Amino acid sequence: MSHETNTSIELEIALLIRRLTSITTSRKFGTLDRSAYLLLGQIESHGSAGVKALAEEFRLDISTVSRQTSALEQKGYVYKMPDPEDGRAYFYQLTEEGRRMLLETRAQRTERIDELLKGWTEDERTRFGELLAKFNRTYLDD
Amino acid sequence: MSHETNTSIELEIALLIRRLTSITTSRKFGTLDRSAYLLLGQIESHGSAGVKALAEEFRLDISTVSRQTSALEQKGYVYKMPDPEDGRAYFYQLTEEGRRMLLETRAQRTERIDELLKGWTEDERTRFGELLAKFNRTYLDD
DNA sequence: GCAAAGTAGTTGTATAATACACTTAAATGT
DNA sequence: ACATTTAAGTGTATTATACAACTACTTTGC
Repeated sequence: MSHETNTSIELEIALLIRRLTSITTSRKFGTLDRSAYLLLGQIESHGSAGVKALAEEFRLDISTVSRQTSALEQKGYVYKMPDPEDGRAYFYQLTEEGRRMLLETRAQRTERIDELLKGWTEDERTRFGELLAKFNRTYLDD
Repeated sequence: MSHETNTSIELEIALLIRRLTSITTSRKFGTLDRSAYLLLGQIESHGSAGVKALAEEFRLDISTVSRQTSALEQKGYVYKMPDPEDGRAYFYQLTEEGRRMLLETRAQRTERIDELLKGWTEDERTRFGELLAKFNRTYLDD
């Protein structure tokens, strides 16, 4: 396999993360911050979950997710139900407000992508989406 | 243009930034941290530059870059030359050690990409590199 | 069936990356 | 020549994160 291709990908990835941080920090990129957006999206698509499952999904420390979910609960976007089978555990579920915020943010973020990619062909956008998805699901047991 | 495609790209980008943060934080991703790596790379490829130019390139606040370059200077990876035409300004240049670290980190990071993408076809990797480059250069005057 | 080990979650503390507001010194414009 | 602008640096705050210690519960091994 071509080493130059991978050197180029490596550089573009370093730039991408800088660029995405900059775009998403400017806070015009949706009402919810990134962690909140991902957590609510995960709960929406995979059903209610505890801190541990969420932390594993996003490869974050449990303590980090614990604080993030607390913040979401504080804001009324999720609520916490004790796990009937395990007295230590909880499930977080979306509130109506949480679902509303999720959809609103998703719409705002998609609109931003629309603007960014307006000069791209349909084929480029489709391919980009596919390759990003493939990359995100390419795991390495580290 | 397809809205679903963009919704999907939007989600994958949110996931990607989380995933990249996780990969690059584990610190097995090269000796230099991301900001140092990008700054040294920029100075290498575009020649010596001042804080302002670097901040613009990476869309960071000048204060942020000022601290980052100070840290690089501290570690002996760059040195600072006064701009002969402007008594307020400086140019940062790579030291030999800085260049060495840059190349070493680039090699380490590329190797990591090699591992991650080892199941991909040559065509997929080429296309991914191209689309990432295109995305990174797709600007929006925000 | 109980003690030891393990586990889910929380909280304390530390660090890194960032922005914004302010300061300083030099350059530029009128 | 004085006011305005600009390059860089510094003070301070915020956010996202990890690791370590702790609490309360569960599971396991004898």
